[in-house]
Amino acid sequence: MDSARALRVRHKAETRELILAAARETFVREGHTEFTMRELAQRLGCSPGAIYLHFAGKEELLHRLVEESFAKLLEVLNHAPTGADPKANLKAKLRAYVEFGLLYPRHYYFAFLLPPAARTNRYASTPTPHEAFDVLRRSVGECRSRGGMQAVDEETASQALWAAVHGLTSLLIAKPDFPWVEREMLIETVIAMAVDGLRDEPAPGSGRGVRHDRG
Amino acid sequence: MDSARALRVRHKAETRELILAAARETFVREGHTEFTMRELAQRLGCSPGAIYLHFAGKEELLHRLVEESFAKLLEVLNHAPTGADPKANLKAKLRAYVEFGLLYPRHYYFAFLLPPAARTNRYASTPTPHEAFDVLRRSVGECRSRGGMQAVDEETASQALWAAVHGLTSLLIAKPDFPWVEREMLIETVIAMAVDGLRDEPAPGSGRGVRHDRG
Amino acid sequence: MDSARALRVRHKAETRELILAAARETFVREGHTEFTMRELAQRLGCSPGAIYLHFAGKEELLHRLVEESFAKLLEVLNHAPTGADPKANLKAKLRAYVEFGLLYPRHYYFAFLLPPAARTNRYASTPTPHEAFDVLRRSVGECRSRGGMQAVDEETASQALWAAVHGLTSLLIAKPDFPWVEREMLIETVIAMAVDGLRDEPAPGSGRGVRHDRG
Amino acid sequence: MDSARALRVRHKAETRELILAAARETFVREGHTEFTMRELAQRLGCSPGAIYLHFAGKEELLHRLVEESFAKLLEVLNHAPTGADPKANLKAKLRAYVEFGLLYPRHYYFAFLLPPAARTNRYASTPTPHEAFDVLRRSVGECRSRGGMQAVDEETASQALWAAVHGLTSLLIAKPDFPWVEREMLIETVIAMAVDGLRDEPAPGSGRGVRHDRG
DNA sequence: TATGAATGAGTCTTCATTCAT
DNA sequence: GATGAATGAAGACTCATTCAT
Repeated sequence: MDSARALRVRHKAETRELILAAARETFVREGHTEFTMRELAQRLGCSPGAIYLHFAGKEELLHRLVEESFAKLLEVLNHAPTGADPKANLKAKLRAYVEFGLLYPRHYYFAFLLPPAARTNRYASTPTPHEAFDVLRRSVGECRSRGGMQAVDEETASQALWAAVHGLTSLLIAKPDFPWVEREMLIETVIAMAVDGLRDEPAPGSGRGVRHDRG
Repeated sequence: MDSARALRVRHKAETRELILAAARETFVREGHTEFTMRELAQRLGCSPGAIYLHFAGKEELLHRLVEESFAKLLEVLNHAPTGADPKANLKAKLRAYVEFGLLYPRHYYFAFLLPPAARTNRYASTPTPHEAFDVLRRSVGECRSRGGMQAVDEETASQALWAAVHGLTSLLIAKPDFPWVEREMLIETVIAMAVDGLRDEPAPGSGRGVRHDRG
Repeated sequence: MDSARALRVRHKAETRELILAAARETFVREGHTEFTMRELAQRLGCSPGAIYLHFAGKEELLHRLVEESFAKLLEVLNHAPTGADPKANLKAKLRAYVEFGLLYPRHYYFAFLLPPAARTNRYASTPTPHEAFDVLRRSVGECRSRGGMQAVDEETASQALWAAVHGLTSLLIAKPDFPWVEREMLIETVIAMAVDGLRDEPAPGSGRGVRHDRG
Repeated sequence: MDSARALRVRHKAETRELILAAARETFVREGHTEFTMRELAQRLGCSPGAIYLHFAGKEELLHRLVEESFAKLLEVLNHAPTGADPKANLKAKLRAYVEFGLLYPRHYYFAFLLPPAARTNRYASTPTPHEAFDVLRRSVGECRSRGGMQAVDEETASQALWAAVHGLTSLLIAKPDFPWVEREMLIETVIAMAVDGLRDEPAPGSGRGVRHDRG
């Protein structure tokens, strides 16, 4: 009885995974607007109703998908190559971030570009990018404690860096037709720009903190 | 007759503006999946058919929204304060860019966050950010010719700067609940980071252009 | 005052004619399903509402159109070439009937192919093909009184002839893609068949009136 | 399992038939302009969406209706009583044709009165009356080879006969209120007229093939 | 007499979801 | 657990008609 139940449970979990995998595929292929339960069922070779035995509805399904996206981003950031140089490590993480977005543009879109209201909020543990951001901040922290980059406080620096890589990633996703320069070079430039721009010595006459007079 | 007609024309133009404003609001609040003509009509207090007297359909409506956004951004960039120092001018433009996004988040959303598929492509003159970007590039060009910043070519530098300010703007819009540091400081930091990060002398040991080894 | 009123009336009548002409054109081009008041107004270069000053609505407009069709058919039948030979006269009328249908297929369709319920019946003097049929019957009457063709009574013969020409006309209209034989010859054959088939002497062994046994 | 599935299949087929029957009724009663899926659903006592479980859309529904009509006509023609006399056989087929139309006016309407534009053309195997016509032509062929009726070639004669019976059938259907003579006699007369009108010897002075002079 | 903006009811169709089997 | 027919509400859009001007 106990083992039977365990089996069931395992079976159920596997089915969930199967559905999620198909959903991810459909979602990534069709985008969030075109994602329909019917089509998902068809791809799975089951009836529409069957999905409801495993997920409360479309909303939960999508929620899990976003959750997964964040988890994957976190994983990618954590597995970025690490060495002795904290600045190099930070750059590796920033690059991993961009590459994640380019590899999974739909997930990225759903996670970072959708306005808050458009996403579901019926599910308690709304996934957030906090954990991924924390990885970034820790990396910034190491740079500051061991490698300069002390001109700006850790939190501000981290948010600025996030802005830079997010901007690059989202523009490349949202404006695929823009005449971008060679992609690798652009990524490299943005990351270098961001990290170097935060180093200790301000550029001569950079006027950091001195705001231009505006009307 | 002439004045009556002018009135009519004005009236019609005003109605168009009214509809566009409501559409922008509805759209940004609900996201483009949920944006419906019915709801828009309800918000406007008119019948669904009435909208079709002013716009060919949902598609044109959305198209005009994007168009307007780009036009407004261009205007804002062109009116950023200008002085003798090219670098200060560039920073002023970057700041104007961010402030535009924060002041008109709905316009900004339309212009830069909408995935390409969601925007129409039946309308000949698809609006693009090219003109706005050109303003930025010209400003970068002046910095390069008169004020250093020659390490990176003009086009690449401009795109990198765009990425930085866009990232900041879009994150502030899309993630209003994130615990951001003080907004003014963050903006200042990102702009300084971006412009300083592109100055001529690389940071000592910055390894610019040397890619970290990745698996 | 009197002349002014006459002018008005004349003006009004002319406008009616203008509208009817445009309606006929639109109707014939687009067919009854696609005929819209908006399009008609556009073709007339006036507002939709203007039409309602002259006709009660779409229904009346269409009604007048059908009326006109019947009138035209009647006219065509009455103007068919007439000579001394009553049988030749009859044939000329039958031919005129077919040619009318082929020249104005949409009118013919509306008049003879639409199921009764689909046509309006809100207008008292619903137009009918009676008058046109009467012309046919009179021609048959002359054949009978002066030229044989007495085997079948006048009414029955007339209805049978009508069936023949209507069948030909409507098939040519409704099945334009059918591999018809040369049109002129077919028309000639059908008319000859019909008129000859009604002459006095039955074909040898034709068994007229002897019904084949059916289950 | 097998039987259950067979039942299901049968159930589904039955539902399709139910829908088709209601559709035919609605369509013929309302005319194809007014035929709406909503009304059909209401008549069936189901939701509009339910119809789409059985038919791809309005277009397919209409297509199947026409298809059915042709199939039924073909069946009726093939089952007309056959004897030794080819002319009698031909007449039996002509009579079967008319009777089919009168028995199933809705089917007939679909098959022969619908203008081509109203019928779909998205469905590959557009149904045609060719097969039914072939049955007629074969019967004519037998008359010619074995029983006179050689004055007109087979194809032309067949088309002329078709015109006669179609004209009769469609008039009786489309103009039920016309003061027709006794129906049986009319049918008999038309068929006799048609077949006799095609016999070998032209009526004296019939002038077959000599066209009346027209302006 | 004419306009043209607006309406309201209607069109086909799709979809997430339910429920008897 | 799973099916698949069915629902009900909603989607974009159209059109005859009206009415203030």
